[in-house]
Amino acid sequence: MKSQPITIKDIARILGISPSTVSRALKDHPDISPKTKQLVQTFAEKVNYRPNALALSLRSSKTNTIGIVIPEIVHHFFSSVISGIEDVAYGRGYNAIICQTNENYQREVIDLQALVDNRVDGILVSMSKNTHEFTHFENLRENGVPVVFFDRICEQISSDRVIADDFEGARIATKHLIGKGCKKIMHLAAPQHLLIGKNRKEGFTSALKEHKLVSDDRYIIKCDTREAVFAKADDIIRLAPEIDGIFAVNDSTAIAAMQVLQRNGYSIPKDIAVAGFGDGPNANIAYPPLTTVEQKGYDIGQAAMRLLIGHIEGTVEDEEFETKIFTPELVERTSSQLGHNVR
Amino acid sequence: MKSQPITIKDIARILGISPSTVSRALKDHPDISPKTKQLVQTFAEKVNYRPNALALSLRSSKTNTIGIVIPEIVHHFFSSVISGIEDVAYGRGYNAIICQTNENYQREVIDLQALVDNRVDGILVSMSKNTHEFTHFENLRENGVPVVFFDRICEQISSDRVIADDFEGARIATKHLIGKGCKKIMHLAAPQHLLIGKNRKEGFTSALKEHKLVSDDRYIIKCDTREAVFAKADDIIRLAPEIDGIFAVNDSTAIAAMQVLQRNGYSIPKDIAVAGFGDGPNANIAYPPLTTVEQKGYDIGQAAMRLLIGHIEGTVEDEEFETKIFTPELVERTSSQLGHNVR
DNA sequence: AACGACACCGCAAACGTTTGCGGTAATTTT
DNA sequence: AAAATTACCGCAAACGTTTGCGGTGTCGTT
Repeated sequence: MKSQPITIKDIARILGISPSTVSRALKDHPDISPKTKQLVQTFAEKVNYRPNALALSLRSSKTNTIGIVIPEIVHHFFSSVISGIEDVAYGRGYNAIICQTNENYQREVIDLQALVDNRVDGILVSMSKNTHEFTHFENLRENGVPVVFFDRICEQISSDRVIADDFEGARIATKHLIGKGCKKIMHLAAPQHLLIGKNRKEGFTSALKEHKLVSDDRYIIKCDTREAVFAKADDIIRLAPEIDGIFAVNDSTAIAAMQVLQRNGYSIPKDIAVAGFGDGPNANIAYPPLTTVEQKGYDIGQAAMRLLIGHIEGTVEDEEFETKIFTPELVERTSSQLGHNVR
Repeated sequence: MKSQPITIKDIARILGISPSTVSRALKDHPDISPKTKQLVQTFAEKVNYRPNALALSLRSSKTNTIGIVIPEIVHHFFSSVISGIEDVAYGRGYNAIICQTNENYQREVIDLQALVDNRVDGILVSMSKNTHEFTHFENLRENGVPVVFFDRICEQISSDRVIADDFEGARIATKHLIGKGCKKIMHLAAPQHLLIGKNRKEGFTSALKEHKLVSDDRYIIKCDTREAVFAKADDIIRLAPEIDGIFAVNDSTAIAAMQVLQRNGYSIPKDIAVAGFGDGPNANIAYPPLTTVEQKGYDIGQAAMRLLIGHIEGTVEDEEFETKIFTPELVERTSSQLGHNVR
């Protein structure tokens, strides 16, 4: 059954008319007589004619396809973003080509080139951690391809951007802990050369200052993975008697910290309240359920795609760039109810 | 800077030669003189010429693009599969267009049509739950598009298939519990009209029979989400004194069960050993870390893509289909060490 | 009877490539 | 010196569409 799909030429040949007439008949062009239209349309229907998107794209230089370049797909945040992009794209008639760089600069360069070669109408990109050269991004502009950066933006390239407000998210979470009565809060921080590490820590300290609480450097511990928590467990336990709250840079770190504390006789949230920063669906699984700020990956994806469409379809000035900031939302659960017992 | 990318025609015009010569010079055709080759190649290099993939595809009817149709992207298993597909695809020079059906039959139909319209070289699909009509799959065969089903396969369509062996996975997990000394094991089961529910339950009972253990229907409880566990908490607690093990149809159910038991004074795994079935990275987060069987999404994706390439590149007979079965692997952690204390 | 108006349709070029074939000039062979 | 070979290059068609323009035929109008 391996037959080539039927073309306008085929229809023209079979019906004994010209391809131009078929083409026009199919789109109700006034130059075509009602009979011919009827003939062509019913026949096309019968043989299930579908226009060749490649030919259309080549002629119109419009592919109705966009490219997504992303460090990792297996990551709750990024897959949420993709999902948001996909849904908007689908609604507007766009397809999405997805490229995963695996945090590899070389692959990022090659992926972008492939997308340009395929004449995508626009590109959404979240930079690899190992990208420190930006000419491949500049080339996009020279090729006239609209780009929107999200999450891992490129500060050296002026373009549309959609980001999560890590500073504000951390600030909100910390203020929440303070509101629950915490006076001495520990922060489990990510490396400060990473933007999220820096911004979330600054959001934390900002909230402390705002409430005139001392920010003790001893309370800031560098650990941002489950394993790191176990490695620094002694440090945490040593300080545990002094503190009444923990704000962790991500959920798995927060959860690990809760477990370390629980194994050492502390009760969460009775003795120590805990809040995390959303990196997935773990928060609900934890015991007790973890209060955390949720980064709205789906919304970010939707917003990025909408901005991109704005540029593609020319409803936005070319050199007029926008930065959309999404403030994470606090999801209050049990882990932060200082003083409360959990059954 | 919105300039169209340079074409072979442009080069020909600028250099005062014909497009054919440029084309041949670029691919070292013997008919072209060394000087002209040199001229063309260095010039093409200078202006950063890149062939238009659309034009190439149209002419060769080969797009080097494959389509992926998937129910949900935000799901650890599926995003792992995509990642596996992506990595193989990248290595073989293919791009991937991803379509998310959101378990919607209509969208599945439309997505498939769009992929065919774009002349993808092949399609990887995992069916929506709400698909009970299969003509859209049959149409693919008529259009000569190779298809490989993975995970949610379509039994009515003969094709390549890549699946996880749910029966065997459940059997392995149950046998593991039995090996740890469990005699009376509870099963938290998914609805039996779903394949995974049916297969995993049967794997469970098969292991019991093999070891001549009674399979008590009272021990099979229908609940497959965290919420369902809490809803049926009373039933579980009532039976808890009798049992010494639990095999849950997925990890979040297993974890919820552990928490319910712990809150009622039971110690895991001292009193009751627990095993789950892998649906994500939750198992490590749990307390105690959960013994579970891991479905190898990444491997499944790789295998599916390799099978598809086999058909696309014609190294496999057209009507010769293969079914690849991936047996999940037990990952032994603390939750199943019956009788042991956790610190 | 001649003219304009209108309805309907096809030619050909274009999008960017590749490639069979033919053509010209230079070189080698007799 | 004529013929045969070789080296090199361009024409044109093709992939499947769309679209400006021109062409034919049938009217109706003076």
